[in-house]
Amino acid sequence: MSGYAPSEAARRSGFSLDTLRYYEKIGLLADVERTAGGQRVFTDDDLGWLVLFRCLRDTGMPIAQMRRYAQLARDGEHTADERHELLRHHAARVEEQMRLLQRQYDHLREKIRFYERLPAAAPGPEPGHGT
Amino acid sequence: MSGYAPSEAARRSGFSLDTLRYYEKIGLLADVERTAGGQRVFTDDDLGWLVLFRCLRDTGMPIAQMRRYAQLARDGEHTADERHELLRHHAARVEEQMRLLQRQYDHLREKIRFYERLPAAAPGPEPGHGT
DNA sequence: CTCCAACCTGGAGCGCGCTCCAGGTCAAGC
DNA sequence: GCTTGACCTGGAGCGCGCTCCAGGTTGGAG
Repeated sequence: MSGYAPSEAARRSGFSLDTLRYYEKIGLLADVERTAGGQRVFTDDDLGWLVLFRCLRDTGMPIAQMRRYAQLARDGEHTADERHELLRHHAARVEEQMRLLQRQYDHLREKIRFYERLPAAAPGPEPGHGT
Repeated sequence: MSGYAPSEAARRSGFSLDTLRYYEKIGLLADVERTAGGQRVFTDDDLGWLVLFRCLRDTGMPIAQMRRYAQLARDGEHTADERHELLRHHAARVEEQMRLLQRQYDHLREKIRFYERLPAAAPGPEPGHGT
């Protein structure tokens, strides 16, 4: 139930081996266990962190901020409020990001509709068309 | 109704002066008009292109692809199908992007809810919690 | 005519987030 | 015991998309 080789951790998390090492090097993942010979052994807890990192990364959080979050968590329970705030703050930015993406997607679809109505008449050179 | 100084074009498009020059240099914006003395004069058409570039950029299209699109448009009407295809293809990627963003946003909200239910009991060190 | 802010060019530099490399070590299977 | 593939380290390099800089020119206001 616990103790994954690097390649297995990479497979499960979707991060590359290099990225896992990189995340440890910069202090996102701290104190990854090692075998007597020095090879990494990832725990379920590490995997849990990686899932979180993927979530934060995919929603555009900069690494510096993930680092801060991870550090706070390591500092103990008394940082829970600050972590909570950090995530709420991030969520707000993600919402804004989603709105922008939706808006620009709508523009894009409009542009595409232009091409779909195109066969009828001769078009101008480009843009315009109200976009 | 037409003929904007660089600073005005920057203001209207939301791109920096440096970015406008950069976009011209790499061939996104081609043949921007100049005054006798060599200073740029942006037309409404240029502005239209900039709006499109912003849309594509904000939805994550790499510059190389925008360049390709712009080049096709310059090549004439017979490239309309290819441009159409390029945009449709991009739109599909944007849809995927939106789905992923939504999914990760949901994870994030779940994590936040964890902090909101927290005051009740003692939490573990971190992750886990089903995330 | 003078001034000065806005503009020009070519090219170097940057911040991010990895990714790759060389040269060596570890450990499971035969 | 030997082989071989997965792993280790420190550090250099990269791809993207700008951003900044030095040193010079332009052009509208006063």
